[in-house]
Amino acid sequence: MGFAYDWTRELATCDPAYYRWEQWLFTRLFEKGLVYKKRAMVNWCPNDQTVLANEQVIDGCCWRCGGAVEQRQIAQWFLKITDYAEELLADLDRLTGWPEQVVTMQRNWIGRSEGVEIAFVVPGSDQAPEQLCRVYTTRPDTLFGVTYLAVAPEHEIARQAAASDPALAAAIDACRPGSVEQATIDTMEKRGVATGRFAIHPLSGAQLPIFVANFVLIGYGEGAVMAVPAHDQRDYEFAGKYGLPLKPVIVPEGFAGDPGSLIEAAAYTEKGVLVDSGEFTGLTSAEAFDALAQHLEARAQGKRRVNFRLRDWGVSRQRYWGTPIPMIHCEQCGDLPVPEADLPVVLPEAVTVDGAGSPLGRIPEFYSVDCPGCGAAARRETDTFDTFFESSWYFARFACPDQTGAMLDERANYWLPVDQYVGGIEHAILHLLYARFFTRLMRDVGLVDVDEPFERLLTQGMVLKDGAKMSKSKGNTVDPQEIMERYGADTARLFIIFSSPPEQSLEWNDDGVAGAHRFLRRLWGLGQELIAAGGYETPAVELDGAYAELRQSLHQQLTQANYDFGKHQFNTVVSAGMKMLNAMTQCPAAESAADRAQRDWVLGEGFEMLLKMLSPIVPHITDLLWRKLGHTGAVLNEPWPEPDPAALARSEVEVVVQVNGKLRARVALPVGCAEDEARAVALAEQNIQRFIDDKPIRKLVYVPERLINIVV
RNA sequence: GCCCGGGUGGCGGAACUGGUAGACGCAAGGGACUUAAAAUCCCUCGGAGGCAACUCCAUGUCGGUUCGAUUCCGACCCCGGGCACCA
Repeated sequence: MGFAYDWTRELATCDPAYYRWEQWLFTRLFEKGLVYKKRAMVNWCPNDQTVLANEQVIDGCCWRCGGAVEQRQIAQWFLKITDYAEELLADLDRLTGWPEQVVTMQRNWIGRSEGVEIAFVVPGSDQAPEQLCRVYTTRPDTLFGVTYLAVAPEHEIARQAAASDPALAAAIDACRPGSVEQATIDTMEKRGVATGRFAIHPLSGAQLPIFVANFVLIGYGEGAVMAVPAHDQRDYEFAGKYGLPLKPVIVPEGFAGDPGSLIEAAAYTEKGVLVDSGEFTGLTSAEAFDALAQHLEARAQGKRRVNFRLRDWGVSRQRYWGTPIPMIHCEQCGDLPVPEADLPVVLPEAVTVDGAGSPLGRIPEFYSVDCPGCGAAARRETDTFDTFFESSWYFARFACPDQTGAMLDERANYWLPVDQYVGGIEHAILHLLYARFFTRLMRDVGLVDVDEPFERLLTQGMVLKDGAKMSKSKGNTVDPQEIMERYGADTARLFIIFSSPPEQSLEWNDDGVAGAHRFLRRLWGLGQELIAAGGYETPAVELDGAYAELRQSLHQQLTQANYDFGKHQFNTVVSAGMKMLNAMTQCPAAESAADRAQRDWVLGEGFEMLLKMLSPIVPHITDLLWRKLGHTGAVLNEPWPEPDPAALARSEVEVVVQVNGKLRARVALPVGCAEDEARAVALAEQNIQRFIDDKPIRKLVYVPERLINIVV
């Protein structure tokens, strides 16, 4: 295809020489306290005895055996990306070279919110001591509307309730969602079960029942929420289902009716003014936020808190193919990183893969190690890294792929940030966020000085095949090889570029290939003619009308093409090139020697402009024509063509005349024409008179060099 | 469900900051050249009416703002991407 890849920088992320540096970085992060282990949920197929990816769970069932998938909590390693949440969010404003939609998606993903953490006292029972149930809310103004609490099935209160009551335990168990996938949790039927325990409302002292609910996640926030069914739609539906009371406490400003009338069909989720809220009644939502926060803080019942939607990055995968996580577990010393001298931990390749769990856990030579702390027998971690690890820093490694003594060297600092990064829009959040995070981690261990990895970002739209994303994993890819073999690389490039702007998604269809090839044949044809003509010289006299016009249109098209290049709208660059070629091939043959000199010049100059303009798109044919025209260097090394202002100068422009906003005539006006004159010319048009008829002119809008709109 | 995009002729798409809707190309139809085919060139090509000049309708749907809306605002429908273990 004529790509200009620098193969001397080739690297393979499955090579221990590459992934050892991820292991090294991970151990550094462990020492810095940015790595921790906690229990987290995975999809577990009890039949296949294996962990499933979300993609492999279909309607709550295993894609391979079809059996029901369970949720299982296992210990996993996490990176504290939330420590960087504030910075990752704030620096989005500096990414001026990124598409706004990607910045917006990242901002929403990080999801900073300001709220209040509130502690509800849960009195002791026969089976459990008194304790606190903490919740986080962004709507403390609705606090008096709380009628129950909901906790995750794994919450301590749920566990205690389950321990004392087998029937309840089963009911709580049924509250575990069929998949850990967020979309499943959001769209599944909301279910819950009362734990039989109560919490005390911190201000009113009311007894609030505590439910276990399937939509509350233990891994997010406090694993518990306060429910305000009158003002939250999910709580509203849940309360309706389980016959829980609604207590409206917010009404619109100026509202004097019955608050209950606002919540007959749905929750009232707007902000407003507080009612039925004790001493806070009458405050606006904004005032109540501060007043309640202050009140709770003074009584040590709560505190203001900034919360992020972003969760820490779980990097453990219970898979064989991956970078071994460089940790060792010792009964005495706990979890210790593999000493730097022992890196890399190489993935053993002589293994039997039988589908039941990771083979690494069945290779004693792999997992049996001596504790690097006390020397006692210990066990090596058998999980591997999320493969996003590999893609989070490869761009930096390209700067110094031969560096064997360090993860990166000063060359990475020289090259970073990447000037122009190109990737699919499907990576808008995860890959790009992890790469931004990794760049900061590498910065904070002293490897680079930059904060951001990618200066400018171009997100390609997806190529669809039969309506779905074309991807290696789906196997619905097409290869341009066939087009290349039949028409050559330039045709393949031109066709793809011309199909649509790169940011747009595109249903693959190669119907236009012949047209792209036809254009190159015509370009070649004109080239041969000009080569035969043997060069050109700038004529001493001014250009005649037709030649001046042709030159003007060629320079106009170049202006447009340069503008479109700047917008990365390459398809219209090709259009402009086609228009230039069309204009040149329609130029009549010269009648006289004087004409001939003008013709040769306009075409010669225009053709060379066109070659330079198209050289990034169709490098082979343009370079060949360039050299055949007698030039010695490569066309790609030529300075970029700029339009000649003299060629663009116009004396007259076509202006559209509308009557009541509808196009009725076109007139030619001199550039810089005053409104009076434009008006006179417009009114002289027969069709304009016809539409004005005898109606009085109410208004006349004149946009110089564009249009005249006569309102009658 | 939530977040981000998109919807314009038979098709890919164009339309600058609210100012000529359909550029450029594909496909299709008609014609020229040719013994024939290929290649090339010319003409037509959103829908409807009209010998024609021209007129009416039309940018997913409905409504709004404006002299003027594909473009801005509101509601809705449909399609795609992401939703933390596909990467």
